[in-house]
Amino acid sequence: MGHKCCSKQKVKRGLWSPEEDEMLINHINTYGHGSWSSIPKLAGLQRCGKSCRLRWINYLRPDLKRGSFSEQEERTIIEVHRILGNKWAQIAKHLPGRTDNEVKNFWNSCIKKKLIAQGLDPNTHNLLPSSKTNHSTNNNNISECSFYPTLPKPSYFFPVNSHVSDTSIDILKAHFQALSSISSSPDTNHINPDHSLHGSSTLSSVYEYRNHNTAWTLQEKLNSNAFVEAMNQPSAGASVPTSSCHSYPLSELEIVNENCKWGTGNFEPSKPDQEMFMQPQEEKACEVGIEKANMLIDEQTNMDASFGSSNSDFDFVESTQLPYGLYNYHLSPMMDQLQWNG
DNA sequence: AAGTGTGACAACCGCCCGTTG
DNA sequence: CCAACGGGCGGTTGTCACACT
Repeated sequence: MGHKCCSKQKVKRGLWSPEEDEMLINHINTYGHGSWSSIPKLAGLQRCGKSCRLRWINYLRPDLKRGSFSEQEERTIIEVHRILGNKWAQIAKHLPGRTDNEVKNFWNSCIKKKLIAQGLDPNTHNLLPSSKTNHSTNNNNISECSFYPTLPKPSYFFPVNSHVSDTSIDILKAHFQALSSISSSPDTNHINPDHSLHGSSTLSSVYEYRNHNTAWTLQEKLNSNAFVEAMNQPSAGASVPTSSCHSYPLSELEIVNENCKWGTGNFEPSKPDQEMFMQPQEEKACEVGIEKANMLIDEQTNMDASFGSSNSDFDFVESTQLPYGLYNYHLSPMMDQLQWNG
């Protein structure tokens, strides 16, 4: 289709001069941008409206954060990209003051190379074939990875609080049991309302960190006194820098089976892991879950949960969970409620 | 000092989608 | 219902500064 404004002969292209910037800023500060297509004429610029919009959004907007990306921002980008892919605009929403263009450029010029250097496919975040070979013979390869400090074994979101009370452990136990019962019945209609975690605000501070560094199963943790001890250690989880904590709010229940993700890639967990984490019916359920999740994403997209202005990052939260396949069976009721209560 | 390579960033292009008449 | 339009987005290209030979 194209744009009329862009096909006009008289529009100037290339870098913007300070004078042009000033004219655009003055106009927008005075009148707002209104219709972008009318901006060039009103502001006296020989540019197409699209160019004006881009210049404003990517460079002139007053709320832009300039300068290099922080480590925190870098981690956020990687984490969100792993979930959303090249959805730069969506990723940028998690980085106040950053534009999609900025994030995209940073990814292409920096992060991409880092991931490749670490043997990870920047598109899938899976191990590259060559690295996978190495991985099978030397697990330490991945442990040294700064972005993915541990092997991508199945892991769950679990607390990283420096002190985890027995109560928290009990809550974890209770919810894990609830999830176990739910997962054994891949039919959302069978979910016991008591297990839907609706009122479990207590958990909001508990399930707030995803620790790649400790790839235990929650079951293992709950069955292990060592877990309790470890979590009570001030250094628990500290091998992952605190800066890697999510800055975005995560849902109360972020128990995620990464097998669903890694199962679709090249990585193959060890046999015991497969048995432990992914029973055949669960694997099937996971696949179906992803399928349904995609439908939910479409529905959610239409709902527009005022993403940008809200602290409740449901869009992202759901996206975080969906690819892993558990959302549909385990989280849907809760997320529905959160969505409407939020 | 000149030529070349590289990285970072700005800007453009083309497509998609929602809105409007 | 449909075409035109405008805005948004992701991919790509262009430009510039700097390092290296």
